[in-house]
Amino acid sequence: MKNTRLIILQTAIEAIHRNGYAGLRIDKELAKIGITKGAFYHYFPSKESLLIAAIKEILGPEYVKPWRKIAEVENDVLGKISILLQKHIDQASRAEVKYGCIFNNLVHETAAEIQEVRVLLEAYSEKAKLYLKTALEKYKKQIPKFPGSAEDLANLIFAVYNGSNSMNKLYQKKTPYKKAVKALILLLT
Amino acid sequence: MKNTRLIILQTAIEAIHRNGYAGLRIDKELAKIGITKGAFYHYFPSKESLLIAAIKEILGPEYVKPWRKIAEVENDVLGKISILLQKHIDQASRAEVKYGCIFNNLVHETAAEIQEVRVLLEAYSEKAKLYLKTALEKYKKQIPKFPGSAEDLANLIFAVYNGSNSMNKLYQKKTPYKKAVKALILLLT
DNA sequence: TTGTCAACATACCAACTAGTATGTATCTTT
DNA sequence: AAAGATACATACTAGTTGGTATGTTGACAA
Repeated sequence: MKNTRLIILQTAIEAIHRNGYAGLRIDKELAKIGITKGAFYHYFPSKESLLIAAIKEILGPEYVKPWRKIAEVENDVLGKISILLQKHIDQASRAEVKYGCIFNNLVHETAAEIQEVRVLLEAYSEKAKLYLKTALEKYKKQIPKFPGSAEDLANLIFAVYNGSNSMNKLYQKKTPYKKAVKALILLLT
Repeated sequence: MKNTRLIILQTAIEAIHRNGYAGLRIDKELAKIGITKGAFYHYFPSKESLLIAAIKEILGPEYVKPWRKIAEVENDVLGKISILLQKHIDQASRAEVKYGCIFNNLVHETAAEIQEVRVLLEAYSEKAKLYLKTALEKYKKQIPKFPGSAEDLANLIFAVYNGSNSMNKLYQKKTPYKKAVKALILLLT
C-alpha cells in the first residue's frame, strides 16, 4: 500500500514550512515524490483544498495536542506551562527556528486572504486556548501572584507563544524568546 | 514637483500591507498610479530593491519611533509602555487588524528568504528593543514587582508586542490582544 | 468475460509576471 | 545653442504555474 495521498500531504507540509503556501510549487514537489499531476489532481481538486486538508488532518491537531495535555495535568500547572513554552523552542530544529512554526506562519500568510483557512486556524487556536484557560481556572490557587482572570492570563501566555515565532525568525536564534519566557515565569512564580 | 519615486514607495507599501511582498504585483500598482514600467525601473533596479528602500526610508524608522519616545520619558515608564502597547491596537484601523503590522508581516514573509531584508529588519527591531531596555533600566525602581533583568523584561514585552500581530490577524478582532496586554500590565503594577 | 472504476500518466494551455531593449521629450549644464 | 542627463513611455520576452483534457492500466464485481 503506497498511500500516495498521505505522501503528497507530508511533502507539501514540508515545502509550505520552507517557502510558505504561496511559495509552494506543486509541480516541483510532485517531481520529488516521483508522481505526476494526474495523481495530484486525482486526490485534491485544487491547491487550496490541499492546504485545507493539511490543516484539518495534520497541522491543526498537532498544534492543539500539547495544550490538551496541559488541561489534563493535575499539579504544578505553571511548571508544565513553562516546560511547554520552553519545549516549543528547545525542541525546535534549526529549520524550525529559521522557518518558524508552520501553523503560525499560515496565520500570517493566509488569514487575511482565505477566509475558510482563517476560520479553520482560528478554531484550532481557540481550542488550544480553551484548554489553557481551563487548566488555569482549575488551578488558580497555584498562581497566587496573578490577580486577574484566567481568560486574560491565557491570552497573555498565548501572545508570548505566538510572539516567539516572530522573534525566532527575525533573530535566527532562540535566546530572545527564551528570555521572554524566563521573564514571564519569573513574574508568575 | 511630482515625486514619482515617493508615490511608488507609498503605493507599494499599501499593496504589500494587503497582499504581502510576494503578492505585490508591480504592473498593477503602476497602472493604479498611472505610470509605466519605464518609470519604475528608472527609480528601482528591481522589485527587491523597492522593498529594501521601503524598509530603510519608511517602515523601519516608523517602527522604531514610538520606542524611541519611551526612552525619552522621565516618569511613569510602565504607564507609557502600557499606552504604547494599547495604542498599537487602539489606533489600528480595521485594515490593520485584518492585515496586521506590515513590519511584522515582512519579518514572517521574508526573513527566512531574503537575508539582506532580515538583517535590516533585525537592526530596526534591535534598535527599538534597546530603547525599551534603556528605559526599563533607567527606571527600574518604578517596576518593583519584576525581579529579573531589564533585558529579560524587554524581551517579554516585545514578545507580546509581536504576538499581537498573530492574534489580531487570526481572530480579526482586538479583544484577545487587549486581554493579553491587560494581564501583562496587571502583573507589573 | 465483460464492464466499471480507482489510480494514476502524458501532453498541453492560458494567464501571469519580473525584467529588458529601445525610443523620446524635457530639463540642465556648459 | 549644443550636449548630455533625467524622467519617463512602449513593446516585447522568457520563464513560470495552476489547472485541464485525455489516455492507460490493473483490480474487482457481475
